[in-house]
Amino acid sequence: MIKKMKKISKNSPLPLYYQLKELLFELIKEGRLKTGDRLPAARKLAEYQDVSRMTVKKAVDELVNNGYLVRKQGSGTFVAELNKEYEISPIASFSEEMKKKGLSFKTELIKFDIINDKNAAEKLNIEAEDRIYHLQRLRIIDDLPFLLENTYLPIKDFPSLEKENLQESSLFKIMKERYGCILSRAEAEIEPVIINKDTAEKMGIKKQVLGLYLEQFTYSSDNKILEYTSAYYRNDSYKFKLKFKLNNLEEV
Amino acid sequence: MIKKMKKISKNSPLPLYYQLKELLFELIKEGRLKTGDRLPAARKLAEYQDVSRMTVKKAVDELVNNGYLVRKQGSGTFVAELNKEYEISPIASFSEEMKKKGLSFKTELIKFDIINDKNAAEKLNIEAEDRIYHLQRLRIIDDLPFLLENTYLPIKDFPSLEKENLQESSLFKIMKERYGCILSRAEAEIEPVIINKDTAEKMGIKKQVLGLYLEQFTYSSDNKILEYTSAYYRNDSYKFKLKFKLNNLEEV
DNA sequence: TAGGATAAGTGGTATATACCAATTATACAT
DNA sequence: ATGTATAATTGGTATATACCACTTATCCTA
Repeated sequence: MIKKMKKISKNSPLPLYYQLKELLFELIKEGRLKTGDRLPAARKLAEYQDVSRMTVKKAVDELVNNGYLVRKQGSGTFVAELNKEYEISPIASFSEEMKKKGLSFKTELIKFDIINDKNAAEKLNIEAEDRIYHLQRLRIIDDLPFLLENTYLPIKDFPSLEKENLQESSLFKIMKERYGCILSRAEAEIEPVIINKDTAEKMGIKKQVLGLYLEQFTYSSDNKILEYTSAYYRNDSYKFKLKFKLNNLEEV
Repeated sequence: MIKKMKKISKNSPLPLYYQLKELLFELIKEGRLKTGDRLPAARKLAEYQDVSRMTVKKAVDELVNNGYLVRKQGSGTFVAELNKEYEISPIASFSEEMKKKGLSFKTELIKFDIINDKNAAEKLNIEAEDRIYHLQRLRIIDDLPFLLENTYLPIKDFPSLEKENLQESSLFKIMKERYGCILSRAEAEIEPVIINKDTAEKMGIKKQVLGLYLEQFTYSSDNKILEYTSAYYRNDSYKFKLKFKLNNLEEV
């Protein structure tokens, strides 16, 4: 069994399979379970945690679905490659990829304002007079900025958000942990653009360059827009990559 | 119960939950189950199909995961909106979106050659001397081409593929049904480009335009490259859209 | 020693059952 | 007619059990 593995709690309001999933995920994230490592057999893990094998299966199922684990019938369940197989969120895949290469990834908060903007309000599907947070952030890999993004959040959904919070933690993390948001899905539109001088300068680019412009909406599980982001990705030093799972039902 | 619903076969080598999933998916695809329709209750469906409720649950689970169905505890399980919530494959989302708007979607096969190309072989991760199918296809919506793509397939994996097959059915469908491929995942890189005159002309564009260039690799479940496609997307009349699910485990 | 049969271990599917949580329908009292 | 309590229905979680399919380890035989 995994050394000093925590036990899940039977008294928790959270489902057992969910607790187990989180527990295993933490072990992977913390590196106590490394790429290629074999998980304890489902039967053993079930015995150790004092739950049924089916409960273990359900926990593992979800991690397999999310690409963190790989099953091999007759052989075992193994930790998948660190660069997750199904990673679509563009920034996530950038940061993963860079971390893999041992490069540093950081975010610089350029602006944090409270605004009142008709266009942004429309995008967020709220009243024109509603106040909105406007964040401008620069994403940097190894001192080289690769995207400049403007994020808009309705104040009413995220009361008393402070600049400091954002410097300590990631926005998504704050949304989830502090405001209890359930981030469910996102939609993005991608366009080729010639990055204007002003934007380019903020990224430290001198001449006009070709780049990608991306608009993204993040939705909660009840289909409300939680966040709207538009971003300019430079293309001269980075590549925009998507990894996705093919659902065996669709045609095309 | 759904009118004249087929019964699944207990003698089939396919798992019961899998048969049921396919059956339900067919009903949705054929429109016999429409957006918003309620599925029979799991207990009823289990009784009708003579399987356990857990088996029904597993079948429905997968369709929920793929965004075709939506569950509401205490209320029922419903058919989700036609435009699937989690659709990443760019072409799939194009065609779905267009069908929704009542526009026609067709594919024109411009080239079907057998070639011997070092670059393509390298991309496909096969020997330089291996022969390769080269397909050039134009995707058209309502008589307006929106992308030109070059697809490369190793001959050894798809013996005796004919031009005629491709005109009748989609490539993915052929790969799956005729060659028994399990399409597992794909990776794509997106770049902004100025579409050259030759390419633009094939799409019926007169002047030079900004567009997107996409390279995509499709992998089988055992991680082999099944297909390599590069495509030019025009951006003057269409928008490149991605829809994806947010996995509640990741940060960013 | 090599090969093949066997056993053990792993994940995969399937069932029957039990109880919980949320929603909806019903019956009843006012 | 309205509101409220209750029952019925639906999906959610969890268990114990059984057997299958595939892989790996072991043992025995030639």
